Amino acid sequence: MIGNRMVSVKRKRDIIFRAIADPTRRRILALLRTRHQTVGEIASNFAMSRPAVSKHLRLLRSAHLVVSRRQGTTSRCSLNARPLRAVNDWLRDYEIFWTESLESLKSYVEKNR
Amino acid sequence: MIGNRMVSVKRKRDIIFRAIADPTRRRILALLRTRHQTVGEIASNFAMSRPAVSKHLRLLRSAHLVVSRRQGTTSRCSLNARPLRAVNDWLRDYEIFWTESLESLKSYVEKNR
DNA sequence: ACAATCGGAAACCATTTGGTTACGATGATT
DNA sequence: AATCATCGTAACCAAATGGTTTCCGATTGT
Repeated sequence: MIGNRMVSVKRKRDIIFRAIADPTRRRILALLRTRHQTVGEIASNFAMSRPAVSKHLRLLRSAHLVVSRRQGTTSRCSLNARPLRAVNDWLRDYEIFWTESLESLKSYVEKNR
Repeated sequence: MIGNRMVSVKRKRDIIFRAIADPTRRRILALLRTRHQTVGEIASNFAMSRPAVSKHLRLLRSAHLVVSRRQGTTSRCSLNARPLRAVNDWLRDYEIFWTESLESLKSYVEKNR
């Protein structure tokens, strides 16, 4: 039912927030912004071992932030940023709390110039 | 120097992303969006113990997402959403990846109607 | 002065996280 | 066919996380 869907949406959002919480995973996303890369290429950018990067990739894939297609022995990883819209939507509820301070500052400047 | 500042900015961002990663902490932020509340009031919304909520609040305070002023025996907690601008700024680098798909869909519709 | 309330800190515990090394499956190369 | 490269998974480990109960300090009210 709808209830189940709602829970699932919330769970998905939790997974996305967890996925982007780690700085290594955010670096991976940034890397894939320029071009798709294989797992080995991604791992070469980090001091940690390849399986460690592989684990991070698994988490990113579970959040659907990274999609990968096997191509021969390699695996082409590419960015899928659409799930980040959930984060964007979440932020919208808080945007007013920083824009309003800008607005009040602006009106202050307007009045006192 | 500038290098140190950069590191500190990155660390701050890490702390913010960690802070909002937990669903309980996001619920706390949502609660404080309506009005400032005491620690006890916040805790009453959760099934967990008050010290558990207190720990979450400590993390949120360390990210400067919650500020609290002691008032008598109680502690007034209020939302400070400004640090979330860092998340917003981070998202801007990915926005194109979901808007471009909307744009391409729009141009497709334009061409084929 | 004393009791009660509020909230933070400490000590403790189970689970999760983030890393390692070792191994195995699969596809390419020779 | 045999070997090599790539990548995922398993087993393991230390540290962090998220929760508990207990206790303590500060403030308020009687």
